[in-house]
Amino acid sequence: MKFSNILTQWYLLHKRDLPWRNTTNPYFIWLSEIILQQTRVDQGMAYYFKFIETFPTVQDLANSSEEEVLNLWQGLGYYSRARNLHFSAKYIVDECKGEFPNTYSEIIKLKGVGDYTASAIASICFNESTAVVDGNVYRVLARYFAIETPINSTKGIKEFKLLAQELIDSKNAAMHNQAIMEFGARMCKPQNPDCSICPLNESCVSLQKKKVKLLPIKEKKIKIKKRHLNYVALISSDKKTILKKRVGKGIWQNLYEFKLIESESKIEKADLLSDLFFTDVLNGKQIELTKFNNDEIVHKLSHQHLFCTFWVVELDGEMSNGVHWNSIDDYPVPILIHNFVEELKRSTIFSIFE
DNA sequence: TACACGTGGAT
DNA sequence: TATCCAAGTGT
Repeated sequence: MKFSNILTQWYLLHKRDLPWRNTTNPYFIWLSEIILQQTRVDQGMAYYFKFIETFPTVQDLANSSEEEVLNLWQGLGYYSRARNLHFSAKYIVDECKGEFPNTYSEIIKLKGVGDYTASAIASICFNESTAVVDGNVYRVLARYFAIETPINSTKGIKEFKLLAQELIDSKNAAMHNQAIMEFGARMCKPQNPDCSICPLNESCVSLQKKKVKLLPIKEKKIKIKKRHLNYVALISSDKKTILKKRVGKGIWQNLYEFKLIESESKIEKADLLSDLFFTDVLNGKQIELTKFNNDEIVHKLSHQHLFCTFWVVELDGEMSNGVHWNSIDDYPVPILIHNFVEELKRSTIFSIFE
């Protein structure tokens, strides 16, 4: 039997019943694909339900604000996905008369949609014969054909896309694409795949060569930068604080946070007090400065390890402007900030304001 | 083109 | 202060 037939037959028997598999509405498929980029099904599922409930149509999404979209996205990471999602929703409404583009070449024009996502939407919704190549597909093909070209090299990207396109069942593109991905996720999984029950085990080249464990090959690994962040959170007597929006490049773009002072290494109270912030912003006012966590909180991002200390400043007076501590939920914040807010609200520091 | 971009789970 | 990875994309 052909490669594609074996996969689709396996798929029909073993596929998970996932919510986005019961629709071909391109708006829903698009949402699910963006959410699932570099994200596990278990983690993305709740967000998918939130989004289709809050924004049932692309018009609803387009009519919302970026801040509202980021707020709903909070905790899922890679926030440019949310910004691009909102941008593209407006594009579809404004430039495409609200009609979702229905070919690969039109779909890939959407911000946040690359080769994989355009192929997925075009095939799943419109049965266009464009092969998806995601992490699962790289793994399945690299192992089955024992291909040692690094999957993240320019050569590898071209080679695997070409191979995937040759293998696709053009009359059955939607099912073929979903089958090979599901097969990679469940059968030909990264760690400890059970090749003894694999329907492709008689023809799998890397299994014959005992190289399953070595494939796929990925070129070099990234280096992790270390940073030390000191967040200074105010509490006024009327239980308000100040949030600042992160602008410019870098992590957490357009999300909110407290006053941030970055240092080369871990610093103590005296170092922090001597910082410009206190002469500049607080203008010599008497303040109480409390270190909230004694050990640095290690927050790990894909390219950085953040060593974080939170400081609390209890202000004597009230604050005319500022955000009430119970309204911080209205602002999109990094999960690091969210966790701190939740902990502080449960702490004794906070309770004296009640 | 190499690198930046989050978070959480598995090992 | 491990290490990898998970339905990738933008610059």
